[in-house]
Amino acid sequence: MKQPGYLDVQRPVSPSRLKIACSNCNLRELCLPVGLSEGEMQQLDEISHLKRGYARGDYLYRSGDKFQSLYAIHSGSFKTQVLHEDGREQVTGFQMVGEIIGLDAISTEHHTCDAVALEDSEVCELPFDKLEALSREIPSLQRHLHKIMSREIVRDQGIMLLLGSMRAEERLAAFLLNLSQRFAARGLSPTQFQLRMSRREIGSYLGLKLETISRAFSHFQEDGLISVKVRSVEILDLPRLHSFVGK
Amino acid sequence: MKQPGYLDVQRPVSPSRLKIACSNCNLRELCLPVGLSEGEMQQLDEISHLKRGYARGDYLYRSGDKFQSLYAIHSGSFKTQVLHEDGREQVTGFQMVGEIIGLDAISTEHHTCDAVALEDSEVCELPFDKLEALSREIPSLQRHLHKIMSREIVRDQGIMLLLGSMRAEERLAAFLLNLSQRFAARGLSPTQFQLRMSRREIGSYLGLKLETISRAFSHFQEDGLISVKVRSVEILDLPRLHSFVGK
DNA sequence: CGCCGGATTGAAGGTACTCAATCCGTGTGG
DNA sequence: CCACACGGATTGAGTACCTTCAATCCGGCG
Repeated sequence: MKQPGYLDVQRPVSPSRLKIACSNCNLRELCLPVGLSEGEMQQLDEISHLKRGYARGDYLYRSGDKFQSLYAIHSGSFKTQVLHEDGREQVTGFQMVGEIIGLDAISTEHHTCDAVALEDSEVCELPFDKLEALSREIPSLQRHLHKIMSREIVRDQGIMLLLGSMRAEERLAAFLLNLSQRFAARGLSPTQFQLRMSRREIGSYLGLKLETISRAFSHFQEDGLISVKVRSVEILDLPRLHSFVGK
Repeated sequence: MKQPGYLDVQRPVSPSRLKIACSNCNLRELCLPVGLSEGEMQQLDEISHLKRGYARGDYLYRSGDKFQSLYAIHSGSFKTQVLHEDGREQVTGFQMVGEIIGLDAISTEHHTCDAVALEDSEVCELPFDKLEALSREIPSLQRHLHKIMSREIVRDQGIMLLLGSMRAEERLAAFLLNLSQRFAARGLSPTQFQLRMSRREIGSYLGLKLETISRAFSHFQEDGLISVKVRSVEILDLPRLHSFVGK
């Protein structure tokens, strides 16, 4: 049952991005790795399949689940979080359309974090053993997979830098700029967007409390850097927001 | 799934897993991936070679360098760090014998961090294109390589949890326990060891200032948890140190 | 309408930082 | 051989930033 607004919206996206192809997910442009032939795309499509119907709060997988597949986000968005036995939780990332999640589970063959939908979402499941087999046959796919994993490592390093050496408002500015870039890469506005996550979730991701996030938003607004009303954000002064990070 | 040690920054290295073989580096036992035949080991050895003579402070690679190879540490130890334009630096990891560094560079084909020797060290260079070619032929090597990359992602998630939600002394306790496990995995004492890094480097890694590290060491010593004299550490009460993390 | 969760704002408090003095071990030069 | 300098480490005092606790606001929904 095709819902309006999902599959028919083709979003122009920079073609060089590192995403696994998934044409039955209608994400060919987003996901197309450089240099894959039609036939090879076909093979990739054959091993993957779409899973629909995730609603806000639904788990795509949980920490401890047996690892079977990677997932390419086809629509919507997710957060990943690790839980500590004492109840503390740390959001480790927010993933949006075209991004791959589940890479953490390869090492132990069990997932090490939870993946939770932030809104109505669909994913494209990529069984990992089939993906490995295919990447042995297609070197460009192999390299592509390695790049995706490496890119995740680089991303994590960036978050470590943020958590380890930035003050609260710098962290939030860096976060907003990161969202801005990722929206822009999907052909959406880099300056006007809806946050899909709560203040608490942003705080967890940035190593801060929700009140601190709220205050920082208010302060940015007073300074004329952004306009924010609950979850809708407009960046008014992108250059100044940039210069604010690492000031 | 979640045993004590679950949230440690780096997981213990069980000797039979997750290391690329490197017999000309004398690391066969540590590095041997499960299920590689003698002949396959031979092939791996043929593509790799030893590089000697790194002294404390020497760079194995720098941020921006063209990516050619991964490196398995054969002797000694390294730190990896990312630098921010304003001069801030963040240590992203300390690597010891048998661990693989350079994975960050695959995504952009340029290194995104510096790798600096902490003491006299030797590495085994693994040209990445040859490693990829070999892993297409040897599925168990392919899986092994994927696990190494995934493990790095999991490690980074652990550091994010640490940086995002632990207080200073918890961070240091987690750090010491992590070192302890990794020394134990190498047949060294889990309770008595020499730190190879300065207070400042530990602080950078843990998102704290060097004075805070020093105070936390002193406090642990007053509490009878450890005995510390500059860089030589003895853990006196491992269980209590464990329970201290996530208290 | 009233409830609920999320968000905002205020005030007080605590943790880690900053600045600074001192100590200590190592290496160097008189 | 000792004096001295140097960098790393330790310790103290005052401060800044973020957290904690609390009250209030706001929008959605039964």
